[in-house]
Amino acid sequence: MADLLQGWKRTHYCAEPAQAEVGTEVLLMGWADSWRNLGSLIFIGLRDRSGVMQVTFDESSLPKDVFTLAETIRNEYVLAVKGVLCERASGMVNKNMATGQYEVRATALKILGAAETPPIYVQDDLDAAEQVRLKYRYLDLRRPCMQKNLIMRNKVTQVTHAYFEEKGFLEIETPILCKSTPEGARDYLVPSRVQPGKFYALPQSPQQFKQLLMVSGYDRYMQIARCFRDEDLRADRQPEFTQIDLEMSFVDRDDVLEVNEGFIARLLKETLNYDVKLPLPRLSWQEAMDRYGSDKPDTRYGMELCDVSEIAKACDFSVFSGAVEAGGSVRCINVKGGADQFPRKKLDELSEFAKIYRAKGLAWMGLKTDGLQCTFAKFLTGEQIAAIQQKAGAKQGDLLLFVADAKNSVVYASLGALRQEVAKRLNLIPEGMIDLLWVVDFPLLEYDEEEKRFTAMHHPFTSPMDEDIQYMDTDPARVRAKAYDMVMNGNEIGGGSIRIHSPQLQEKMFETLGFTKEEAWRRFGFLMEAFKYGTPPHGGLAYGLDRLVMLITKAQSIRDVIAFPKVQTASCLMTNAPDIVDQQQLDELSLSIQHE
RNA sequence: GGCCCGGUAGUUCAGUUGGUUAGAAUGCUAGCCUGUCACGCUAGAGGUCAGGGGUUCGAGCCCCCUCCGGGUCGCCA
Repeated sequence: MADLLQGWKRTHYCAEPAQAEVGTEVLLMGWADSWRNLGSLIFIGLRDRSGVMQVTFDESSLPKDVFTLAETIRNEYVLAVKGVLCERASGMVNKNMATGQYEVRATALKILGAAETPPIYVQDDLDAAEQVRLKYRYLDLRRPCMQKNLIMRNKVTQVTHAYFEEKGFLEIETPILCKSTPEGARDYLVPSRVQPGKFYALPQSPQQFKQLLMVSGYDRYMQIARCFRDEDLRADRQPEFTQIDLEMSFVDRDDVLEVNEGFIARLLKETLNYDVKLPLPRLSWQEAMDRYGSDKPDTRYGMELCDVSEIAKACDFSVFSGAVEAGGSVRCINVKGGADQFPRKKLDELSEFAKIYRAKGLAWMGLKTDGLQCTFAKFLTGEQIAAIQQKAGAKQGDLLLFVADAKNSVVYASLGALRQEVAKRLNLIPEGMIDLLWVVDFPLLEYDEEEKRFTAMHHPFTSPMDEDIQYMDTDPARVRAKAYDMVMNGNEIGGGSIRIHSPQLQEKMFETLGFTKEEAWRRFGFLMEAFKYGTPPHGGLAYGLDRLVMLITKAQSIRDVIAFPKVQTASCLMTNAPDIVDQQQLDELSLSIQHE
C-alpha cells in the first residue's frame, strides 16, 4: 500500500515561518481557509492551529498536473503544500493578516482530504445558531477563537500542575464509580450488572476520597478532577465539569488561603500577565451579605446596600414597618445620579426584575431637581425621609431603590441582583479590572423549609469554628464554619473549608443534620471509621476550572471553553447522547423502563 | 416544575390587515479572469416556512398542542 504522505513531513506550522527563512523551502499542512482562483493564478489561505499562511499556485511556473489539482481545492480541504517562503512586494502586503508580509509559492501539492461544503463558516465572526455550532462541533472548534479558548484552557492546567508540583502536591486519581451520597446535588447513577438492583454514583467531587488520602498520609493532594451533578444547566453550569481539587494536612485556614493566593496570582500572571496584589482582601459572609446582598460580591464598584430598617420600622408605611416587625428588613441601594436615568417605565422594569428574586415589589425615591419622586412619601414624616436620605448618603439627582421583606434572604437576593443589573445598565463595571477576594466565616448550616431541618451550607464534612461548637445543639443557625470561597469579579471561582477530623465531631454533625446514628454510619461509616485511626487536621479547596477559564478568556458561556459541552436538556447535540439502549443491555442490567 | 426569548434556502436574515409563483445577502455549482486577500464579472441550482392539529374561500403570518435551542427562578452539600 502506497503511503499517502510519501515521506512528506511538515516543517512548520502555517503561521510559523519567519524572516530568516525567506527563500527556503517549507512544507505546510492544514485546511483551506479560503480560495481565490484568478484563472492562471490561485490563492489559498492555509490554516492550522497556529494561524493562516497565503499559498500561491502560478500556472506559468508549475507542472500542469499540480496546477490542475490546485484548481479543485475548495474550503476545508486538507492540504500538504511544498513551496518557497517569499516576502510579498510592498503593495501586496496584507496588514490584516499576522503573516501578511509573507506568502508561500507552491511547488508541489497533495490533497490529503476533500471536504463537502461545511454547514457553518470556519471563521471568528460567525453568528450561526449555537444549535448548529454544537451539532457540527468539530467544525466549530476549528474556528481560531475556539482554538484560542482551548489553548488557554491548556495553559491554565499546565500552570496549575507546575505550581502545585512546586509546592509539594501529589496528583492522585480517585474513582469515577462511587457510592451515592444523599446530601447535596442529585447524583448521576450507574447500574451495576453483577449486582442487580444496586447502583454506583458518579462523583459530585472527590471530597471523601481526598480526605481519606489525608488519613493515609499523602499530606498534599491535588487533582484535575471531572465531577458530575444531575441538576439543571445554566450559562456557567454543566452537568459534567472539571475541578482543580486540592487538600492539605497539618494546616489551618490561613495556610490554605496562603497557598491559594499564591496560585491565583501565579495563574493570572502567566495567563493574562495580570499582577494580583496580595494578600487578598477578606470579607465575612455576613458583611458580604449586608454590603452587597451576595456571598459572591462584585466589589469592582460601589452602590452598597444600606439598611434603613431602624427608620422604616417606625413609619406608617405598612410594607416597610411590617417587614421589620416580621423579623425582616428594609434595605436600599443608592444609584448615584440615577434619578433622571430611570423614568417610570424603566423603574417598572426594575421592579419586575426584583420580583424574579421573590421580592414583592420595588419602592423608590428619586431626588429630582423638580422635586421628590417617591412611591411612599405620603406615609413618612419629613424627618423620616431626611433620615433615610442621610443614611443612604443620597444627594440631589440620586435614586434610592428599596426592597422590604419579612425574609432577609429575599431582601439580600433581590437587592444584590438589582445592584448588578443597575451596574450593567449604567456601565459602572470597570473594564479590564480583576477583583479578587475571600469570603470567610460562612454559616455552617442553613434551614431547609421543605425538609424542615438544617442542611450543611457547604458540605457535612466542614468544620464548625471551635468557639461556635457550643451552639450546635442550642442555636445551630448561629454556628459559623471554617469555610471560605474565592470570588473573582462577582463569580465564585473556588471554595473550600477546614474539615472535621474528629470522629466524635463528625458524628455530632450528622446528628445536627438530622441523621440517625445508623443512617450516618450506613452512608458515611467508612469515613468515620477511618477518622478513628489517626487523622491529621486537614482542609482544602476546589476551583471550578471551566468557570475560571471562562473568566480568563472572557467567554460568554461555559460551553465556549469546553470542547464538547452539553445543552440545557443535558444532551449532546453532536452524538445525540443520552439515547435509548438495546433491550439486551437493559436485561443485562436487570432494568426495565416504565413508559407513560 | 415556573417565567421570558427564539426556530423561514447550507448559513444569517427580511417577509406589509391573512391574498399571485416565499425574497435578499452570503455560501454552493459552471464559465471567464495573473496579484487576490469580503477578488471581480456572467449564468445557474438551492425551501417539509421546526412538526401536528384548527380557524378561513385562502395561513410563513391568527389559535391550540408538541418538539428543538437560549436566558433565568427554583435547584446546584
